[in-house]
Amino acid sequence: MISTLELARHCKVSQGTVDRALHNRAGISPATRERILAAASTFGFRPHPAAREIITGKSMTLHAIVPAVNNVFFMDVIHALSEAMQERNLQFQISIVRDEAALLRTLADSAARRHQMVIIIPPKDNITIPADLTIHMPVVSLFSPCLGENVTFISPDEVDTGREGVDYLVSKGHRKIVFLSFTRTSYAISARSEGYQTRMRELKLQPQVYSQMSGNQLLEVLETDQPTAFFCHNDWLAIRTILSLRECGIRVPEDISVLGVDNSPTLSGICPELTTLSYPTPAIIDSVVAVLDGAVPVGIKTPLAIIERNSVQPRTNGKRLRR
Amino acid sequence: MISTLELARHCKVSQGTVDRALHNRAGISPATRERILAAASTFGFRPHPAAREIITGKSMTLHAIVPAVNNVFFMDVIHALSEAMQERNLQFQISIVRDEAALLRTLADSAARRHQMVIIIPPKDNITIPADLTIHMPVVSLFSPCLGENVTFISPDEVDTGREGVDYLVSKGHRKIVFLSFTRTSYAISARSEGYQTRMRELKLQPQVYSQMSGNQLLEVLETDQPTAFFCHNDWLAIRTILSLRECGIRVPEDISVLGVDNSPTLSGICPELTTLSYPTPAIIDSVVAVLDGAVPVGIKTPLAIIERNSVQPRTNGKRLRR
DNA sequence: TTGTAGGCGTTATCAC
DNA sequence: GTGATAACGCCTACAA
Repeated sequence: MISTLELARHCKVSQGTVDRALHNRAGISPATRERILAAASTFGFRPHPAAREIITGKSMTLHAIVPAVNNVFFMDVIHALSEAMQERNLQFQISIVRDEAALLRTLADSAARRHQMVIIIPPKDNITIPADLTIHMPVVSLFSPCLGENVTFISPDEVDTGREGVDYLVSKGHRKIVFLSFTRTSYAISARSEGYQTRMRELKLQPQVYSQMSGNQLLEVLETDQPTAFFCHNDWLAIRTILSLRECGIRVPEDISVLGVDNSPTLSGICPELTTLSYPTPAIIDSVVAVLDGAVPVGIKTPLAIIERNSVQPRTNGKRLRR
Repeated sequence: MISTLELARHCKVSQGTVDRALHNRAGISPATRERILAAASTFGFRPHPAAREIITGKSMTLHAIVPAVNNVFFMDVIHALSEAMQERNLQFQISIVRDEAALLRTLADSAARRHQMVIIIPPKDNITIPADLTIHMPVVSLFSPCLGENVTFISPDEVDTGREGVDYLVSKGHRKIVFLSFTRTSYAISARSEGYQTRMRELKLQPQVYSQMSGNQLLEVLETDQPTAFFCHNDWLAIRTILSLRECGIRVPEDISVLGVDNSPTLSGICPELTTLSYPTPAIIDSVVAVLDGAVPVGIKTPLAIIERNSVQPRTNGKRLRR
């Protein structure tokens, strides 16, 4: 890889002139410019980004640090973010980091490289980011809250998400609604469940939450609780539930309705009939961009949109409506 | 972010001494070393990686360029690669690039940054990588072949994969086997289908390939071809098929067997009963490491392992065996 | 034990 | 128009 100095020597000009040619700045004759550009292209000259980064004191890359890339839903959001940032001529790069210690190390590397900003999906809730890493670089956390100066948590109000799912199912005539979730603890998991429970109680309905259920356990729940709808923490779990139920001969939506959350494109592709609450990815992106521009990010206030397909069916008094 | 020069001034020593302290090299008194290290940590000193990269002429990062991160299967492999490379103390970073032009631009950036190596999942088959990008940096392509000097395509023999699926299903007593695939064209898609067809013919069986089938179309196939097994191009399609069949009241595996390919952890989590051919991710990683070490990569010769769960059931003469 | 000088590849500013 | 010179942050070699 040839450098500007070598290029200058080869063209028998100074480095300054090479620079003028490469950035087609004023103060150079068309002839020499052409000559230098021709040489540059034959030698396959490419400026070394690291050198520019040292001089300008900033880099044009934006770093997303995630705990895993094989989580479909995280990746849908990251993918959308990448598109948005590339439109703004920023290099968007992703690193995978397993635990808190490695996260802080990677974050320090980003700070040293003067990355424009770091977007993290924390491996667990409420990690504290040391202030010295964020004085020159904003940090945004998605899905899990993070503590620290210049650190912004961007998320819809997940308690609302839980309430909204209940309201939607109730508007379709459901009264016996069971919430299916996961045992691991995180903001989204506990908040959605909490929203479901408080809204159910407000409506004088009996909340019932189960986590990590096997197919047989689901059958038992059908026996004991006689639900007409399963409200699932996310699309992945909803599809898993539909598969299990159908495996046992329970029909969805004829025998029971299933509602997911996220509207993940990948998963909707697998199960096109899934009704789901759509995660507000565009609003998330707008907030991230706001932080990048130094503006105060507006909270995600919009209620999640309901994507009605047909895994949820209307009922009256617990019986299925004819259509 | 403080520099070594500023650190030197603050400690009233020269840059050389700071360097000795930071790299705890010989030729410095313990007292000054301690003093400098203390100052470094209070100021939160971090060396600028770009400066080192300019001096040493190489970077410690390894770049994966992929067309999308919301493809579950690609990401399973990328995730495994990331783990393997981080164990070797390399920074593993991922970029998303939509088309051929952007791929070449990103590749050029990697070359300019002296990345250790680039792993690409090409957006389409047989892209030619210009030789000047790969003289100092090996490029590995996964899933889709790529042309060019110092470019290595690492993949199992996908024709064999197709043959193997047939042999497995035949060993379970299946004779009427329909292959389900996609309409888009790529090496893996056409090769697996080709392997299926040639092996079926060798066994004097009638091959039948369908692509991009809706639920209703699947029912028609059941009527006309009367298959006892669906061999699906990958796990995603297999799960989609199982969902569709069960939606129509067709039982899997009681009425028909379904075989996938990949053994993707994410998808197996959704459908734990899926029988599938396991993609040889460990062997892929070994080959990538071999290229990184400058060795000639060995081809992936091992046949794919069969992960037997129970979406495939044994038959005799097209009838289901009792167990 | 410590300081100085030079260089990596690029950019910016000053002269001529 | 063009060239020289210094600077960015770090590292190595040589001198004191």
